[in-house]
Amino acid sequence: MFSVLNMRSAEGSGVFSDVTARARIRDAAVRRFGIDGFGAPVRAIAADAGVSPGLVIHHFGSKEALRAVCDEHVLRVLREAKTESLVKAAPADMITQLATADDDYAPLVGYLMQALFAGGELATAFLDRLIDDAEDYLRAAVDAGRIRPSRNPAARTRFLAHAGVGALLVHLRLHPPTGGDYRATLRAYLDRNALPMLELYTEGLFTDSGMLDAYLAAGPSPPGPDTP
Amino acid sequence: MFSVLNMRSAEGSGVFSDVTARARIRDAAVRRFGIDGFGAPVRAIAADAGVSPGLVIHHFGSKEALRAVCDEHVLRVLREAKTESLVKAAPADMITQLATADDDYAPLVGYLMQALFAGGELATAFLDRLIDDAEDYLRAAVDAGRIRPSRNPAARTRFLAHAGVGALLVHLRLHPPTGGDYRATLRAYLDRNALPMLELYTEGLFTDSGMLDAYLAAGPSPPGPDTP
DNA sequence: GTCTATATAATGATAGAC
DNA sequence: GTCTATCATTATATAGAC
Repeated sequence: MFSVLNMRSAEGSGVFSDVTARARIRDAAVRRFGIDGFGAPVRAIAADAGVSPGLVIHHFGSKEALRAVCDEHVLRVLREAKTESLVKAAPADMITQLATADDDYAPLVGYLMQALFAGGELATAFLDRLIDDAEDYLRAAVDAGRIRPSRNPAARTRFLAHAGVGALLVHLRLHPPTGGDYRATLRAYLDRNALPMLELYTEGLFTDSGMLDAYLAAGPSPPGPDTP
Repeated sequence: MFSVLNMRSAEGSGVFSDVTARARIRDAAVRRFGIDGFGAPVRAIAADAGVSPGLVIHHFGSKEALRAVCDEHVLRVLREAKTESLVKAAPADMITQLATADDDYAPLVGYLMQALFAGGELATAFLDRLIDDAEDYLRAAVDAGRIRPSRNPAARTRFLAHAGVGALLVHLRLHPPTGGDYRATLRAYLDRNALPMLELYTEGLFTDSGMLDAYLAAGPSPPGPDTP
């Protein structure tokens, strides 16, 4: 009876062709969570996947377990995805690459943004990975003389990543994408912020080093690792 | 029967001494929303205020209307609060001032953070106000020669505000305050980010202007107002 | 494996007594 | 103004038939 409905989720699968019901439910959950957030009811996910609500629980045990599977899946695909330059100007670059390069990745970007809004394991893991990669990139750029050295490279990398991701999150809250399509929103974000970002990274903000000197002279407690 | 319970919310009222039940419910809602987010049930707010769930609806009509009243109240108090320097190093400074200066403001900070996470009117209004104030501050600082001029001052102000607030939001997601006490969390945020922030603002990041020059030479579309 | 039907719990909101 | 009791809705999760 549902044979036709059962096939409709084959759309947009592309490289992720897994036609088992379990995989279809998981992909539907990633899409729905990415659009409506993690408050989305199981019923909506089941409807999107063309199955009954009961089957969702049958396969995953609970909604929370379903979310955990989605987290794991999105993180795995994100890790496999090749991104050319993580911190060319900001973390938004990586996310923009993912959202625009291939339509298959678009739902993942929505899911990632919701996870960053809501917190949880995926958000932490993604940021950790982003910062690790950025650390390597920045160290190499410093060695090559393209980027200035820092008195605390690890703290700088973390701050740049948090500020870059954070600015994007604020922009997304102010200009939410319609229907989960992040491409226009991400393009607007880059159009709007590329100039001030490049200005800040190239020229800084202050005309003199008074505030920095005063801070260094005061001998503040050195920033520790990520979990102080 | 509840006469004793009814008095317990008088704690921590300070300058906001309004002992009517309506005000007590509103203050309890601000606290509860600030700790648990806007998904907090009406029952929990009623319990905090020492009243019945029915009375909450009786006074405000609906949970949504209660939130609107809270938004309005928090925004009004925030506007009346005197903050010495909004963008000395970042918007976090203002929030830190509010959270540490007076315990009465602490619940408001929690509410503000939740609003920034969840979006809505208060988030927009707060950011608009923050950016307006920062615009004035930056213009004066540029005129005084303390801060470099920008090719697009409005876009720069907005980016700095979004990045500053955004970095704080990311930090809060990674290190959530326990029991709604933001003071330790905010202090940790400043301890950790003061140096990289000052370095970036003082020295920039790039050693040459190649990327900025290339961007300017390409003649990109000029950033428009806040709603493009 | 998959569905239908149902149990159970929580929530926002209402009605009427005091 | 305030409470108690209740309704209606919605949500997750279960039970058992096919």
